[in-house]
Amino acid sequence: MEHKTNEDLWEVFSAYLTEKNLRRTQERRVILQEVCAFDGHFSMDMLRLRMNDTRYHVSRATLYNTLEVLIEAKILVKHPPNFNRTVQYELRSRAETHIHLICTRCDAIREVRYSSLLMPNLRSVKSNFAAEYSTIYIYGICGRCRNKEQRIAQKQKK
Amino acid sequence: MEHKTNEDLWEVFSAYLTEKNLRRTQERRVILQEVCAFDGHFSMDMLRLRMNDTRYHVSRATLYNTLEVLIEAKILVKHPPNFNRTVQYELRSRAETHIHLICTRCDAIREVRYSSLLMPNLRSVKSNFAAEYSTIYIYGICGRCRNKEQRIAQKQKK
DNA sequence: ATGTATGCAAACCATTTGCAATGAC
DNA sequence: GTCATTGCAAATGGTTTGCATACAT
Repeated sequence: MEHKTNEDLWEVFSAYLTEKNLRRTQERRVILQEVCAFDGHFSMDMLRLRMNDTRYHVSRATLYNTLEVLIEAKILVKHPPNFNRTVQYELRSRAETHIHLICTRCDAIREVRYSSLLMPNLRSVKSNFAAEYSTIYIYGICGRCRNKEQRIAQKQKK
Repeated sequence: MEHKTNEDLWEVFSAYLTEKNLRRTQERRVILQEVCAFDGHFSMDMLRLRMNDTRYHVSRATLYNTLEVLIEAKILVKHPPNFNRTVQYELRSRAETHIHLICTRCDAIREVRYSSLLMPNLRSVKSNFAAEYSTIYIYGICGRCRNKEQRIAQKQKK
């Protein structure tokens, strides 16, 4: 139950494709494989780079299209764009287990596991909303950027 | 303490501009006024429309520029882009009092006040992060879209 | 007088779209 | 053979940028 493997997910995806009368193409196979190789969030650019290392050439349009199908199949999740306007993707099985702390300065994403205390309260917040899928994002300034800014402020005082 | 008025905020903004050796232009005055007239979130497009109703013509570039200055002055807050890639703005004084429930289907934003129970737990989550500013977003599917989808699914079964 | 602000139009760039060619079934 | 899928190149659209002009100080 920990982590579904690449092969497990291909089986799930295959079943979905068959059910919907969609085709099991080589491209879809390879894309899922590379998606699974990420440990966490990834952007379209990161995926494109990784695809370049395989012997399969896959066009941009196909990448976008396939990720969309993976989302419909409930295998992937799409995070809202960051301030740089790029969308991040993540395996759904990972996404629901943590809160995202996103730095508005450097776009770094830190993940924090739900605290058991937080959970029940969120459940009440989410009544009549979502249920199918939701994730929590908290935007702010990470420790690193905060320190950097303080150092700069310090210098200016002198 | 409820809601700062337009005039209060112009005073704050003026002080900020003077401190930073920036200019108190007519455009900045009018933009702040129109920004204050929104009740909640607004997008650049909504602001552009509203500006059309005033007798001042203000260019796109100036709107973007001014909103950026208002953010630096800590009067405004910029929400991350939604799935349509448009950024939402909000008066900072409003933003920290609620959680945003954002529908990934229709982009509707529903606001929910922090529950007193949720707050202390969040404080611990946020340690070593932000503090200066943060807001909570929960993405999912709103009741309305959920119902619509269920109705469609129902029809297909028949 | 000085240099910040503005307006315009062009540039950016992640994502989407249209369409002819390909290939899974 | 049929129709979903792919690849390419062009389009989209919110936001940003460069630069000449205007104007607050």
